Amino acid sequence: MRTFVAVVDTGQFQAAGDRLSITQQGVSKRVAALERELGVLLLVRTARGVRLSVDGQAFLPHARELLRVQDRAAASVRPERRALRVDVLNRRIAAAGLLQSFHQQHPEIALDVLTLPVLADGDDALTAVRAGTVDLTFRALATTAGQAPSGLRTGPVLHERHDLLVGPQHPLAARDRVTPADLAQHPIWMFAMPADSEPGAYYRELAEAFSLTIDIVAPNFGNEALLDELAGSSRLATLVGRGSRYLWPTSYDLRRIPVVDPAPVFPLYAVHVEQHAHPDLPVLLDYLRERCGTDEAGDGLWLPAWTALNGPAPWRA
Amino acid sequence: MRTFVAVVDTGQFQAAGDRLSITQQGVSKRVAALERELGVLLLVRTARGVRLSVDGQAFLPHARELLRVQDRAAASVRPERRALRVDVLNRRIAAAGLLQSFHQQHPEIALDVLTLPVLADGDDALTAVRAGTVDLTFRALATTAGQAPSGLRTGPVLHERHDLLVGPQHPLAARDRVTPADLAQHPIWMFAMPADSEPGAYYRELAEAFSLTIDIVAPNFGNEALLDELAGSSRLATLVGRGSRYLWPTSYDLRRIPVVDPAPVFPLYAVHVEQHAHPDLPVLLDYLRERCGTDEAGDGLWLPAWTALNGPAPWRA
DNA sequence: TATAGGCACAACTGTCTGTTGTTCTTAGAG
DNA sequence: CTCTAAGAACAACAGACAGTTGTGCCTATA
Repeated sequence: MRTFVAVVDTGQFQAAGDRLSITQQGVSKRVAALERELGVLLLVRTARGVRLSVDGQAFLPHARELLRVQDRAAASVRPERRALRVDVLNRRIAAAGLLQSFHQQHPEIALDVLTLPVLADGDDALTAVRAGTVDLTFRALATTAGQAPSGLRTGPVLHERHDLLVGPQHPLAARDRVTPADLAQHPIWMFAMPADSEPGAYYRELAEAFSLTIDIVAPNFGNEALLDELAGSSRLATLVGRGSRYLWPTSYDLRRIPVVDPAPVFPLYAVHVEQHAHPDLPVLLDYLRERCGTDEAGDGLWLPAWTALNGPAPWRA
Repeated sequence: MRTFVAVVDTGQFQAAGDRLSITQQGVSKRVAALERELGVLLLVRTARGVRLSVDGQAFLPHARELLRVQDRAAASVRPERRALRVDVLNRRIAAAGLLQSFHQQHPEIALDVLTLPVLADGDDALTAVRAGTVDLTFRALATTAGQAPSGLRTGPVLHERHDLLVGPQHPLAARDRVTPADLAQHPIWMFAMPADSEPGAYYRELAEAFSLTIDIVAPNFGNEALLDELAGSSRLATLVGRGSRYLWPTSYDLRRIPVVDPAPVFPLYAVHVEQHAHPDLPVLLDYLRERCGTDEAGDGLWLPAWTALNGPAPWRA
């Protein structure tokens, strides 16, 4: 591909060979191999060089695009000058949506979105942030009770509210809102999560606070299977983040019902290094701070005891 | 790349090898080579298979994108099921803009836009259309006097009007419109074009009809150089299609002045095969017919004598 | 008609890729 | 705690492949 593009750019095999530091015959072989593989003639050989055939002209922009993608791919793992890397835990949650709108507002910033696995020890992503291989991650700061992990900086991003997700036959399906107390009589299905992970600790404490029955879905066949189960069940319900994005067929007729009085919120913090940060990180942090400011104060919210903050607080070390 | 993606998809080297019909050791070597080339660890080897490293997770979407682009590139030259290929003569002219809006309206149709060189014999693109390597091209139908070339089908697309392009010091710079008669006293610069090509015949006849002085710009340093010359000159002017797209620095202060009474129009026809056409071609033809219908009738227009049609006519064989 | 620019073919060589055979590590069972 | 089996890496080797040198052919231009 690169050879073909070089030939097109220079207009002749010899010059392309000089640019690529191979001989003219080598170029000839490479182009011939590409043409044989594709089964078409890409270049029309003339007495004074070479010009594109019809197929070559159609192929050329695709070849250039391929080289661009290849360069971007290589750049994505080069330590210096790689794209900004952000861990969103899970592409369905609100943080992913936040990052998506950030990308729309700043399309010029190259962004790689990761979902690092939640391991039992919980600090896998934090280790990556410390090591400098990830620039920012989102945490609930359970284990550190609102304090920044050592060597890292943190700031509140949002208080994620919850919806109850139920099928049309569920007893609460017609409600326009429910309270945590209402949920005490209905089993809540959730996927298994490590007990000492932040979400694990959060939902365990939520269940204790309101005497909820949380059933672990096993085996875990994925979200699609869970949604399918919910659609046909008159008993099953699950909790989802308000900002999370789930899609289901319209025939499922699932309902999202806000949970209020109090509204359990999942506190999401951005965690990142302070020194030697990625040059684009400050832009993202500014964006998050701005969005964070619009989050209302903590009236009628429920947060677990280990959360140090009961409302948005200033960013701090 | 393909091997790396296969490993990620299957979760283990052996299964990836089976899918690619090579041994587990071969997969191991390929991935190791990729990692060595990139200088990072992409996959974390575990006792029960393999999982993505942080770098691997950032790299994966780029790798998938690369494979997609590669498949598209290969598909662009596969005779069956390739993208719709349209020759627009020149990316600056109105036909290119027309095709761009077609693409915006039908983003689902894969489109390859070509600019086949205008050769002296003039029918190079027509040959490609007959051969089936190009699906549609735009012509003025000079040589055939409005008749469809044998075996091909044709229809009017638009009557392209002209603007006079001049710098701020040109005598006509302040006019809001000019007539062809006005131009008789001012030299018109144009690039050399083959005398028996359709644009060549068109502008020769236009010059004769209104006693214009057409100077050939030589040597041809490209459009940028021409625009630069125009900007500083009090004598030079050129004719450009109304729908053509030229960009210049604001400091040039060039003006586009409509040419009217009569308005010389360049008649553009779509030429394509009738039988065994590309499945997407009818969609493009429908789009062109629709746009064509909005073109006003031929009052105050000038067309060369060899143009059989003096206004839009129905599409015909 | 002579010349020179430019590409393809042929023969050869060194590297590289993929294979077989084997070892090392580790999760899970007994 | 030990055994077993799954799964990846290492080593040695054979075949393929890419790139080099040398040469011939074609054609635009003088």
